[in-house]
Amino acid sequence: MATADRLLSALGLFTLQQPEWTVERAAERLGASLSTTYRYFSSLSAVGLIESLTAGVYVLGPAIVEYDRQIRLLDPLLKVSRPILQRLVEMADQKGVALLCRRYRQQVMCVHQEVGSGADPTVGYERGRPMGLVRGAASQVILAHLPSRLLKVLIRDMPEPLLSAAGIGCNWDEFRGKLKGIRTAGVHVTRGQIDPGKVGIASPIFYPKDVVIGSVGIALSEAESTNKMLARVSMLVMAAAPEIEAALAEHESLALTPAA
Amino acid sequence: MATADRLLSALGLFTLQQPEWTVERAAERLGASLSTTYRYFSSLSAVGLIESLTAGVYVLGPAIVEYDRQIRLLDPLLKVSRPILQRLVEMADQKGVALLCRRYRQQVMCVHQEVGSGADPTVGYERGRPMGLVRGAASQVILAHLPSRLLKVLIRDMPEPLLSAAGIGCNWDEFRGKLKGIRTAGVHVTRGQIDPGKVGIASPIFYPKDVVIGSVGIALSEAESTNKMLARVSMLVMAAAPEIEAALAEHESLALTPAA
DNA sequence: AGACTATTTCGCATTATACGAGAAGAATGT
DNA sequence: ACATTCTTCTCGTATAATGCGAAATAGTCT
Repeated sequence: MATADRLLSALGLFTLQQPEWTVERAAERLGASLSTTYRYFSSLSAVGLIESLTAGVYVLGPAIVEYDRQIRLLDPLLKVSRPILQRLVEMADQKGVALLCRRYRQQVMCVHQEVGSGADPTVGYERGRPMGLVRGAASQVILAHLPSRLLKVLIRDMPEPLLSAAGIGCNWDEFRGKLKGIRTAGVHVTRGQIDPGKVGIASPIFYPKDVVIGSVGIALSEAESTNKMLARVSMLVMAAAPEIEAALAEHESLALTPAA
Repeated sequence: MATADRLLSALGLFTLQQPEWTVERAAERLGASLSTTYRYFSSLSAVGLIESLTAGVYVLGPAIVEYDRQIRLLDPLLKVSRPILQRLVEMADQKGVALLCRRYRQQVMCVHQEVGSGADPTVGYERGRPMGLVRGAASQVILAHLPSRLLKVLIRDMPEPLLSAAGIGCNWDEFRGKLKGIRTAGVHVTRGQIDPGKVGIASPIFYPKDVVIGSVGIALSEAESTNKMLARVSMLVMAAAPEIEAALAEHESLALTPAA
C-alpha cells in the first residue's frame, strides 16, 4: 500500500469504538514500526487532525471541528438545501424535523437537520451518524435507486434479521418489487422504523442526472399527524428533491469563479 | 517536504476563503504535477475527507461530519466538561451561553456550547470558529497564561489597531501588567469585546499541571445582569475550571483500558 | 531535589515507492 | 458520432519512507 494511504488509515483508526490510541497500540495495529507511527501521528497532529491531550494518548483534533463548521457554512449541497428544508418544516407547521441525508460508504448519513420550533429534536438520523441502507424512509428511498448490481451484493451480504425487519421483502423478487414501487412513487413513507411513534417521509436526490446521492425528508410524530397532513407533506417532500437538484445545477454553473 | 505532509497540506487548501478546488488549481498551488494531485485527491476522497460532487470540483467530505460527531460524543475534554458547563448555565438562571474554548494554532476556538433555555444562542465564539487571542474574555484569559517568550512574539507581530481595541495595553509594560492582573484574579470579565451588549466571563484550564489548553466561560446579556449576579457567576466560572482539570485527570487514569 | 522510566525525536543505510510526463481510457457535452 | 474535458495508468528514475538503535526530552516517584 502507498505511504499516503497508510498515513490516512492511521487517521481511520480513530472510531467510536476505539477513539483513543497510544502510539504503541497504533503501531501494532498498522503493522508499522514505532518510529513510523510517531511520524504519522506527528504529521497528523501538525495539521490538527489528531492531538494528544494526555501524553501518549491521541484523539481526534480540533481541525475536525473547524472543518465541520466550514461544511456547515459552505458545503454546496448543504448550502442550497438549507432554505428548502426550512420551508419544508414551515409548511409542516413546525411540527417535524427535516433531514438532508447522503450516501456514504454503503451507508446513509444525515448531514443537516432543520428542527421545527414545535418539534421533538431527537431523531434517529442524528447528524454525522452513519445508518444502514435498509431501515427508515431516508435510507430506503436511496436504496431503491441504487444500481441493481450493487443491490444484489448488498442483499446477499445483509444479515437476515435486518432485512426482514425493514419490511421490504425477504427474498430477491419481493425485494425487487417493493423497491420498484418506491421508485415509481417518487416519495416513500415509513412508520416507526427508526424511532417508535414517528413517521418518516423521504424523496431521492439525484446528481448528476440519475445517480442517487442522498435524500430529503422529514420525520413527524405519528400521533399528531393526520392522514391528510401526511399526504400533503409527502407532496412537499417530493417537490423538495428536484428543487435541490436544480439549485445544485445552478451552483455548478456559478462555480467557475476565479481563485484567490 | 515529506510526501505525507504534502498530502495533508492538500487538505489544508480547503478553507473558508476557498472551499472548492479543482485538481488543476490545486496542482498549481501545491507546486505538484497533475498526476500527483490526482493521487492526493483520490487518496483523500477514498477516506471521505474530501469529495467531488460536481465532476472536477472537490470540497470537504462527509468523513469530517462523522469525525465531528465522534468528537462531540467522545472527546475527553468535551465529555468531562459538558456536565460542568450545563451546571454553569443552570446556576446562571439559564440566561447565558456557557463556552468551552481551546487553544488552536495561536488562536482560540470554541469546541462546545451549552445554551441556556432563556438565552440568545448567537455568540461570537461560534463552535469551530477560530478567534484571535487578544479579544474577548475566553481568549484573553488564555493569552494571560501563555509563556512570556511566546507572548513577546505574538505582540510584536500583532497589528496595532487589534491590540489597542483589546484594551490590554498598547506597549509591552502596560501589557505585562494587565496580563498579570488577569492571572492573579483567576477569572476575567470583559464587556462587549465580541458581541455588543454582552459580558464575557472566563477562567483558564490547565493541563497538565500548568500549561493553558483552553478556557471555560459564559456569555451573558449585559442588560439583564446585575453586578451581584456577575460577581456570583464569576465565582462559578472560577470554580468550574479546576473541576474540569480534575475530571480530566480522572479520565486519564481510566484511559488504561484494554483495546478492542 | 535526583534517579528512574516512559515518551519522543534523531541519524543513517537500505529499500520501497512517490514522482512527473505522456499515453490511454472514461465520461461528458454538442 | 465527435470533440473536449476529466481521470487513471504505465514506467524509469530519483526521492523520501522505513526500521533500527541511540540520544534527548519529559514526566514520575521516592
